[in-house]
Amino acid sequence: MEPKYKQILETIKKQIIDGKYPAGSMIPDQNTLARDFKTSRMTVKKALDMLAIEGFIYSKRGAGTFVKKNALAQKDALPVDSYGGLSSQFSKARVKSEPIVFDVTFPTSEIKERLELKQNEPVYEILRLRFVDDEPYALEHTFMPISLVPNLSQEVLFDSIYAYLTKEIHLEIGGAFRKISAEKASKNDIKYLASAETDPILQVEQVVYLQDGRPFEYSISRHPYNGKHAYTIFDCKN
Amino acid sequence: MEPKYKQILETIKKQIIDGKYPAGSMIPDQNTLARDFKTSRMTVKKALDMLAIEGFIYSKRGAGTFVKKNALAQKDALPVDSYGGLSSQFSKARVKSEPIVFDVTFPTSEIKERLELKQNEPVYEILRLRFVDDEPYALEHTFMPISLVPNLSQEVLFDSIYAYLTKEIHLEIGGAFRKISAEKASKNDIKYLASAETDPILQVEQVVYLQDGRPFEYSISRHPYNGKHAYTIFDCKN
DNA sequence: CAGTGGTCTAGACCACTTT
DNA sequence: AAGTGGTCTAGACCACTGA
Repeated sequence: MEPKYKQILETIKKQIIDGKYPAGSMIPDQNTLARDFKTSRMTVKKALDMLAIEGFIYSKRGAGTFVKKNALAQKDALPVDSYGGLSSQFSKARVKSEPIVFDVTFPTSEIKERLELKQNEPVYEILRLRFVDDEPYALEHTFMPISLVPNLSQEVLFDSIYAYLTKEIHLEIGGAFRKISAEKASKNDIKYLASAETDPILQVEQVVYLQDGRPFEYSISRHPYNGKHAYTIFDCKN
Repeated sequence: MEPKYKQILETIKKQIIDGKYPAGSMIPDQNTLARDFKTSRMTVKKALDMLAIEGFIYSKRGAGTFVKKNALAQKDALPVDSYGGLSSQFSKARVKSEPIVFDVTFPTSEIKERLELKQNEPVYEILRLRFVDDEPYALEHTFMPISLVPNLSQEVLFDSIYAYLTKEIHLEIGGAFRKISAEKASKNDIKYLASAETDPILQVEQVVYLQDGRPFEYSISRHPYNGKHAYTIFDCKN
């Protein structure tokens, strides 16, 4: 059973998308909505708060709750859950992975720091070339502590590691810290991404954390310069 | 008077930072906290929810509420309000701006689309070179509808446009959509940012929206390649 | 002034985890 | 079974906006 506030949220979101509440218009006040949905005002409020976070509406005390002018632009915005980076953004059929390196090593001091490892705990080192629609999409260099993922097999690498981690093992992802920069093409970029020597590379460096805050993956993804690659985000001030 | 949930939030946050609740430990259950703070459980819950969004804690139904292992890393994280981009991140003394172009023009079709302009409404076109600690930090190309900011003077350009907009006029910013990419150096980059021809450029393209969803600024910022420039974000899955 | 949203209460029931 | 967090109720008071 879905919680009631989520049902209300989805109902109102659909009404906005369907045009029942046009951009800029006021939606019914919270007391009215509470009556209509046969619920309490607190529950309506929770639904509206979340709709505001999703960028559909905004409320002004004393005035009312209004549909944002750009509300419809939000309806296709993918939730920020895209930690897998790829498999969640693109349908599985379009994504392919080619493992280049799959190894167990001792971490460098930088990686030890990023993954907050004690002593010399070994890590997986994975280098994968990833394709979307058979075009090189990214060269991913990934490090994961072995202690968190004891049985990673080479077969998994052809698929989504994340699907394996969240479904097979039972790891809950809590968040990620990302650093995006422009870099010069390296030898590997030229070799695997078919980049020219003078091409700029979009690099996304990230540390992914579990729900309890333990770092769980450190990776560097390098994207070729072909006019298609950009990192997009939507900040909502709420 | 600050709302009570915010006081509770700040109190618990301080206790985490001060080490009263160490990383990984469980904080008191909601009923206990409600008694201690002489409030209702709903109010405690609201405070805890926001602490979770800020990345300090996480809750597991049936188990308890725990301090994230990396909670202390959050304490310096700047809130995502950095729309000014610069003046909010760096102290004012370190930031300088040099206007290169300040003009009023009719928008190209792309800009018209981004700013959702009707007909041929004129826009400001501003090109500024921005310095941090006297080093070139970014070349910012900005477009704003005149209708929203009727009286922008050249003097403001030397300072923070955002400070002017939020304080003098009374515009409330609602969010921003950003697209980050790696680009090749253009003539302007070479001229103003002292980039070499083969240097990659980190480009941040953004549309900033007002609270009611009207787009209000379209800008393209180009950052030089000097090992210092990166765009960092923290995603929290909440 | 009436109407709106923001906050808060003092309970309640339920789902889930742990022992 | 006991303890936890997630949701929900049916009120209440207050701050703010707009006419």
